[in-house]
Amino acid sequence: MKQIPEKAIERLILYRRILMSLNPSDRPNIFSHELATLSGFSSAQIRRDLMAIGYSGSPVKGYSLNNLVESLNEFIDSEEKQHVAIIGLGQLGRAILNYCKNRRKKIEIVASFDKDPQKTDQVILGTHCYGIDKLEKIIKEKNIRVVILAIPAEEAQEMAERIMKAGIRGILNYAPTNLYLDNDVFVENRDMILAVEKVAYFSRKIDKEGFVESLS
Amino acid sequence: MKQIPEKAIERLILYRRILMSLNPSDRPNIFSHELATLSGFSSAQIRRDLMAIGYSGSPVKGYSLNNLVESLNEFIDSEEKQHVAIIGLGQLGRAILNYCKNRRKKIEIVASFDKDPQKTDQVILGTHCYGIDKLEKIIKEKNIRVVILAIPAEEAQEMAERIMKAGIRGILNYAPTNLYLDNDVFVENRDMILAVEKVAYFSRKIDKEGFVESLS
DNA sequence: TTCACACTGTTACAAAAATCACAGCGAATA
DNA sequence: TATTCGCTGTGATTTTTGTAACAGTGTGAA
Ligand SMILES: NC(=O)c1ccc[n+]([C@@H]2O[C@H](COP(=O)([O-])OP(=O)(O)OC[C@H]3O[C@@H](n4cnc5c(N)ncnc54)[C@H](O)[C@@H]3O)[C@@H](O)[C@H]2O)c1
Ligand SMILES: NC(=O)c1ccc[n+]([C@@H]2O[C@H](COP(=O)([O-])OP(=O)(O)OC[C@H]3O[C@@H](n4cnc5c(N)ncnc54)[C@H](O)[C@@H]3O)[C@@H](O)[C@H]2O)c1
Repeated sequence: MKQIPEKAIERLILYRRILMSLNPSDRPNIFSHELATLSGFSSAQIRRDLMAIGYSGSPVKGYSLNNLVESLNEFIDSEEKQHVAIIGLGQLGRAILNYCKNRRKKIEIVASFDKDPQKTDQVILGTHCYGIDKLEKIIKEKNIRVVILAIPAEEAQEMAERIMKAGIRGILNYAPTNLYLDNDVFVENRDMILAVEKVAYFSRKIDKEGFVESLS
Repeated sequence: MKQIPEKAIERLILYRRILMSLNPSDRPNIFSHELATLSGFSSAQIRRDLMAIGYSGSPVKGYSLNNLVESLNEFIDSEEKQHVAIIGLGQLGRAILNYCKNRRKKIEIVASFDKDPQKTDQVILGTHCYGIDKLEKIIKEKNIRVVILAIPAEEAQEMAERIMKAGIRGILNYAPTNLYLDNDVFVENRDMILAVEKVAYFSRKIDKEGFVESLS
């Protein structure tokens, strides 16, 4: 199978979220143009994305909702549950933990870490918070490969190197700094202030020009 | 000037963040390949992006740090401060507010809104929190064009339509739902669980294949 | 003064991504 | 049974995005 581009993966994940929010008993099938309206992408784009994962619909009925979600699950998810940890249970870390827990069948937040002794060695928001000294031990024990980083920027690089050595393969980084790592770790940066700046930029553009072509 | 693609805007904003974190007295100039290392993009990409905004460096010294940041400011920022509001001062909203306030000269969070009377009519984290009934009034009074949405998904669409009518031109949406609006509003969606799924997917890929080509 | 050097700016090229457009299909209709 | 219809799947095409390559440039060494 040909390499599926990163952007297409993002779209597929979005399609799934949209489809899961629909009720299959109301609406057993969906056409590409309907999903297009719901997602903001073109129907051709959607057909092609689904082609990429080898899913086929019926030219008459469209796509079976249950069926398509199942195919997306198969493509996006791992067989086994994937174990995730959050490092840094500050304001942001707690918000993320609270939001993400139990939201997906195949993703489970199995541990959190903090360096503040007031927070460690107790269950916070349903997840045990460990001291940072137990990091390597717990990562190994609980078979964690993905980390959500929500610690201050100054600490992020050091921590990233440390968890990389401990076997982490994916980092969702909320600290406002780039991480410099070997390329056998996938890093996704989510700096909120950059997002605000981007929105501010394009909102101004709209104000001046009166419209925008692309919706993300 | 030719249309600069959305991705290029994101890169330019990132360049600025990186450059601002450097000390111009240590290092008055920077070469494209150095910024490449710091940002993870190629040096050719960087030269081209800077060309797009009409910035020129010296073939001998490279780019003057101060100068380049100034040019980026001019390109990215508006002349006037842009006024931003946060709607929904829950866990996430407070974290965002706390993080974003006073971080950029040209972006100011001038109001927050919540429907919970316990939170309204007081200053929270340095910003006045208004009741949701004052929304239109305050948006107009304070000349707000950009909103950060951090309310539950079920309420997001209705609220989005309401603020659109009130004159908002850009929405940074943290609710896990798509917003359906006229295309004279720029919407940037930031669903964290989708981000986790993406990282989980690529981390698995790395585990299987041993490396990754693209760093975001 | 000449030359080598290491960079930039820019054009030419390549790759990737999105869109178009249409053949093919099964159901519904008559 | 024949015909129409609106959809999917997919090759062809266009558009967008990124990369490579190199001429041009100021500096400092000789
Ligand atoms: N608050 C936001 O909305 C927001 C948004 C984007 C990015 N960020 C970034 O996310 C990070 C956290 O933000 P926050 O608002 O939660 O801050 P916070 O100060 O509330 O929380 C930081 C937490 O990390 C812990 N910590 C610090 N260093 C650590 C280390 N080395 N190992 C383990 N734990 C450590 C602290 O004990 C604290 O609990 C910061 O980098 C911030 O800039 C925050
Ligand atoms: N917590 C997270 O990390 C996280 C991450 C991603 C997305 N989200 C989403 O962001 C939103 C907020 O998350 P949270 O954890 O802060 O939830 P929360 O319940 O702590 O906060 C929600 C806040 O919004 C207010 N609110 C609700 N409806 C409103 C309305 N119509 N107008 C004004 N205010 C209203 C509530 O009073 C509350 O203060 C939710 O949609 C959540 O799914 C949260």
